[in-house]
Amino acid sequence: MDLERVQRAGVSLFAAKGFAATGIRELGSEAGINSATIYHYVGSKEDLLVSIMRSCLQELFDAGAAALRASSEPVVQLAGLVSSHVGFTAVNQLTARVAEYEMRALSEANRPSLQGMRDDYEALFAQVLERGQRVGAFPSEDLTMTRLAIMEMGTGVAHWYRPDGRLDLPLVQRFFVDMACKILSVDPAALDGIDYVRTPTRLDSEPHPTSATAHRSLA
Amino acid sequence: MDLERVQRAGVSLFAAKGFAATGIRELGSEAGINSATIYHYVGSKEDLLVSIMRSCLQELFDAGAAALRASSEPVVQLAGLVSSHVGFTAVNQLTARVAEYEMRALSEANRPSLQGMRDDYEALFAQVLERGQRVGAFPSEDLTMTRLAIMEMGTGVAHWYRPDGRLDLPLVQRFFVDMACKILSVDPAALDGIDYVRTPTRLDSEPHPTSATAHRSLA
Amino acid sequence: MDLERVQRAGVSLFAAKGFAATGIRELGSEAGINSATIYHYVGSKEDLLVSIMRSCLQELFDAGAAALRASSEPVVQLAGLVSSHVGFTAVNQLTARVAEYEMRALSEANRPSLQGMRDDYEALFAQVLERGQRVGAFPSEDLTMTRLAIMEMGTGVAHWYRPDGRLDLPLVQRFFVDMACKILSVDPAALDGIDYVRTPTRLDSEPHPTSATAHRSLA
Amino acid sequence: MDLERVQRAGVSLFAAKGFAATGIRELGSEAGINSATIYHYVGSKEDLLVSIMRSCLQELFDAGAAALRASSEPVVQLAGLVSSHVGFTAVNQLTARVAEYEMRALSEANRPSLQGMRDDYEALFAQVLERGQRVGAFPSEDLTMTRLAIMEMGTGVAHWYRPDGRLDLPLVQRFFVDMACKILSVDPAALDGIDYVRTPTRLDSEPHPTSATAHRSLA
DNA sequence: CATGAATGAGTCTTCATTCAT
DNA sequence: TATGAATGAAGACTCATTCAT
Repeated sequence: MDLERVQRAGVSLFAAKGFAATGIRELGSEAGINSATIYHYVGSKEDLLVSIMRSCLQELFDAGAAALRASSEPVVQLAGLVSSHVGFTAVNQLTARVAEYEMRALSEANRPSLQGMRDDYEALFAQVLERGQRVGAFPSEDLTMTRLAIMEMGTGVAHWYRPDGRLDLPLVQRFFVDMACKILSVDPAALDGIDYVRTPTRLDSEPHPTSATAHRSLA
Repeated sequence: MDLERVQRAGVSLFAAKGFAATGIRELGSEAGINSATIYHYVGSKEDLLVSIMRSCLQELFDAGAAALRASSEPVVQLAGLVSSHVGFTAVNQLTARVAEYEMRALSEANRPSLQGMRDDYEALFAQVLERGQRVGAFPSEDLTMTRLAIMEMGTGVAHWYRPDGRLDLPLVQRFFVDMACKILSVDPAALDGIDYVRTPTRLDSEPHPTSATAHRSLA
Repeated sequence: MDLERVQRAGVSLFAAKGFAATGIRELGSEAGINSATIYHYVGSKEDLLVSIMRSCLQELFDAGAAALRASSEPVVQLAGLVSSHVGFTAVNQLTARVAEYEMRALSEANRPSLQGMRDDYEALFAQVLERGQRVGAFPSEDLTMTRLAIMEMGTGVAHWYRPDGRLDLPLVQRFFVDMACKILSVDPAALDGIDYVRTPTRLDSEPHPTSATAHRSLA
Repeated sequence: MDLERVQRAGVSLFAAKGFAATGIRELGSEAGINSATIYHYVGSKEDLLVSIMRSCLQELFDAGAAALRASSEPVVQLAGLVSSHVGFTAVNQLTARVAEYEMRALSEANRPSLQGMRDDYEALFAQVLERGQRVGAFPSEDLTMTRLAIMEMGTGVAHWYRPDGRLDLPLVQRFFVDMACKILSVDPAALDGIDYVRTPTRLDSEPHPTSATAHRSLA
């Protein structure tokens, strides 16, 4: 479909310049069509953003929920969740960044719905940690701060990961799971022999990495 | 001075809606002056952003550099740096958020200078970690990813810390230093008895927390 | 033919919202066809208006001229003309309204021709009155103002007449002829026994009164 | 004030081309200011129309109500009302035309209020006629049709009256009162010696007759 | 110091129209 | 005959900025 072309153009530009700073004409020329034609595929500039964010948050949630279903062991669940989070963020980094940054660009008509999806996703982390704490799996003192730290460092992957870089994705995923365990004072050995690494889905809205987008250096 | 009123208005609105989505008239009414009067204090909307970001990044760097000078022990230096980073981010959360998010809003004329300041600041972390690794203080495998994770989770404090909340700041700072140590596989006991906690400076540009700004819940 | 479907859609919408405020897509959906298909029946939006107005003004003139031919007596001629005018306006009220209001919407290429048709029609009234005055049939002082008043009040029928209302058409026609006589200080008894009432033709462009169109109340 | 300049430009163009066909740029150049400056005086194009229509309908109603208060005699009241209507319409012909034609251009948010004002005004005519009929002053058979005819022919004055023409205004007013009496089968002699002619107020929104506007010929 | 008025360039969006299918 | 896709021009309106007062 051609809606995807428009979505990819949107993600490219929204990620690079922000939603508000991106003009409809720019979207058109990035997508290779006249700016008026965009309105054949999308009701408005905000609708485009909504469609991008919605599919992103939906897939993020679905992948996270699937990770939770893969085991009943809190540590394994957490590993799957972090692995999924990091993997998704790395593979769909621009889309993920848009979904993270542009919540504020939404009108009151759309924000509650999408913020709700984001909240639901974050709740997955809270649920795993709470249950794990109840059963004594996570000895960490302040689970809230820990949770926020784990999520934030995973989300940060969108800022520096490069698909064509020196780090292959499963390695990064395992590294972040390892860090999460350390933060939680869980012995990473608990995961030995368990294949918790989740292979992320690539969203249709994620631009092909042809276009040179600015990254923070990884030197 | 009254430039500060304008800066605070700028930080308030840029943090809430983004630079591009904030109008000069909004800035005026947030600052309580006519929009034209803004041009008595500031050359342009972008100049306002530059002045906000510059003083923020300057103070961030100075505080970080001071933390490094406070000890020659890598672990203590890192603790001071993380403590400073977290403290600064918590106390100047809106300004810090603006400095983080709005780099992309700068024109080519201003971005290199400010991006350079940001790079210099991040280099402080890299320097400490590299020196620590040379002397065997940090056994972590991938120091680059570790560094990015530590910074990112500290920066994330801007998203949820509430000055009036249940967590007092030194406690948060110590918690993040502790997490950083764990990630680096450093025994936190190495810091026992050492007062590495840095008290952050509050920027003039940071709005007083009267105005209700949206935060992610910390429940 | 299907051109009529398009014309009726045009009259409906032009009468309700005005030519300039009516879009091609609206015309399409009112006519039940794709907007592009309209261009199979009509060269342009203005062409559609022209075709509507032309047939309306043509029929209006023809009916008026026929009324004049029906008698050589000025009073009877006038009665026929007024009767025809009122009848036509009542039966084709939307089309008549469009022809009246939208002359100004025409481009310079089309307006002279249609304005000429309108002028020719109005000239019928002037001719009857002038001849009647010459032969002493109309004692009115200012024949110009009288003529304009008679035409205007007849045209006004388009604003309130309802085909399904309490007033049947011949009654309305006779009432307006009677008022015209009074204005001209002609004794209505002069028409006793004369069947001057003209049965109007319904134009193909006049929409069926299914669609609820706003009228001024007749309470 | 300068809002009046904008209003006059609006009336000029709305009367000539219609509200929907008039662009904001045209309004600006007609008013002699940049199109953006219009928004200093007016919230939107529709707001301009509303302000024009509101003051027009208000003055129309006030003048009509004043005419009713000038006598308790139905025939004299009607004469005053018709005289006021015709006078107002002649002196403010463009504004009156806009108020008549452009009711349909209003959004649902504004139409009810202004349509209500129009209805209130028209009710003045109905009230006079009803009371006159109750006391036996008006022998006409169908008072509703008569009322509509009288109003319509008076409103029509906007289409042809020229302030600089051969007909001076009081003469026109008296002529229309005379016609109204005839339609109602009232002996005009009943008004002998009574000065019922109302001098109309010129609205601020009515353009000065400098600009050549198209009129129907009065030949 | 402060501001109301002003503006040219820009915004998103809709327009009437064309054309390949 | 019919239409979905496409587009350049135009729509109303907002923008950051200037300047006389």
